[in-house]
Amino acid sequence: MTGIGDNIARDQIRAIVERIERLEEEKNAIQNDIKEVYAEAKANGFDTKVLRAVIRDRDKELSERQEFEAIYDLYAHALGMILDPRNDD
Amino acid sequence: MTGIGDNIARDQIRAIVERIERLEEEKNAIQNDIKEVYAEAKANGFDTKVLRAVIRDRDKELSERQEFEAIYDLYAHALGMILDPRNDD
Amino acid sequence: MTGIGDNIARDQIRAIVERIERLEEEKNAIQNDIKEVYAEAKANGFDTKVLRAVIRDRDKELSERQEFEAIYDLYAHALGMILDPRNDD
Amino acid sequence: MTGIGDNIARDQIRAIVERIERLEEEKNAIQNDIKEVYAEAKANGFDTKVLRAVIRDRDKELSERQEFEAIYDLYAHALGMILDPRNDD
DNA sequence: TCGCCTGATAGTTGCC
DNA sequence: GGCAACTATCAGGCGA
Repeated sequence: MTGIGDNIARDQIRAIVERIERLEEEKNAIQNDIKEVYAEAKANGFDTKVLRAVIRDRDKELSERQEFEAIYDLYAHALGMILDPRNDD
Repeated sequence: MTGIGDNIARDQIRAIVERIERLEEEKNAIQNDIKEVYAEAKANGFDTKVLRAVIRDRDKELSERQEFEAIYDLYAHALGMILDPRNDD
Repeated sequence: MTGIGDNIARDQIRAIVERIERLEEEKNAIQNDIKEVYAEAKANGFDTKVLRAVIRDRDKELSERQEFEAIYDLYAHALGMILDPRNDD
Repeated sequence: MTGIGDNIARDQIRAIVERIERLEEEKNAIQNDIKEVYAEAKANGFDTKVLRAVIRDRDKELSERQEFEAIYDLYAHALGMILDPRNDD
């Protein structure tokens, strides 16, 4: 009952799992780096709680600005405005 | 009365924040890659929920084993103390 | 132009907040009791770290079993699909 | 080698573990009640995120006010101030 | 696509 | 005072 197709599926699964595990490993390494930066900052007398808040806010600002611009572009297009001469799609 | 020391602190803060933001950017990129792998797997007919469970289990095995050994040592030590002949009052 | 509806909403909010605050108060009291039991145990010479480990293990058994069954069902279903004769390409 | 003392210790451990497990059970029940209140609020159209923020702030206010008063009393005592005529300790 | 719900992450507290 | 466990919050994925 277990045919060749199963092997193919098995190999595919294996490939997928390994790719993800590799990526998660990288992610964990970076996460670890971040922790180290905070630890170093703390060792230098900085308040990590405040640092986190600052970074969170900056990140929020960025996404909010991006969102604003996305909507702005949407409206501008809808109104037939040309945003930029070179961007005449 | 903002002295040179303030500039140093400011530069340090700036450096810390930029390092972390850079790392978070990398992290997000990887997170995005992971999402893409799952999306691709799904497109090939795999059940992503099961895939996630498999990966979680494999990851868990390691930490479970590590935890088991830690607890084992803990209990062994505690029992060694309890079973100590001098403690047989 | 604050109408009657506002009062209703306000009363509802007040009721919700008070119910939660009351419950959190109870929760904190219990949490405090737990701390006291551990403190008392420690005073009687018990290793609270080991006690915590024991309790965690006992608690874990249940959730582990529940999780196991959930994963088991998940896998069984997924395998049923893979081993389906029509899928034996 | 296992003497009467072991039985005593065993009984004590058992008692401690059971007391804690009982308390944790109660705590979980309350935690569950809290979840239900939030769920009910959500079902009635309230934004639970905001509700949580409100409750958090109220709780914070209380502890901050208590902290203020504690420090105030401390200073007042240090300065030989009489806080309240009836409180002439 | 939206709402729910689980899993990931950040923050807090207690221990060493 | 640093570190680790635990809790609460948040975000992403799943199902309707």
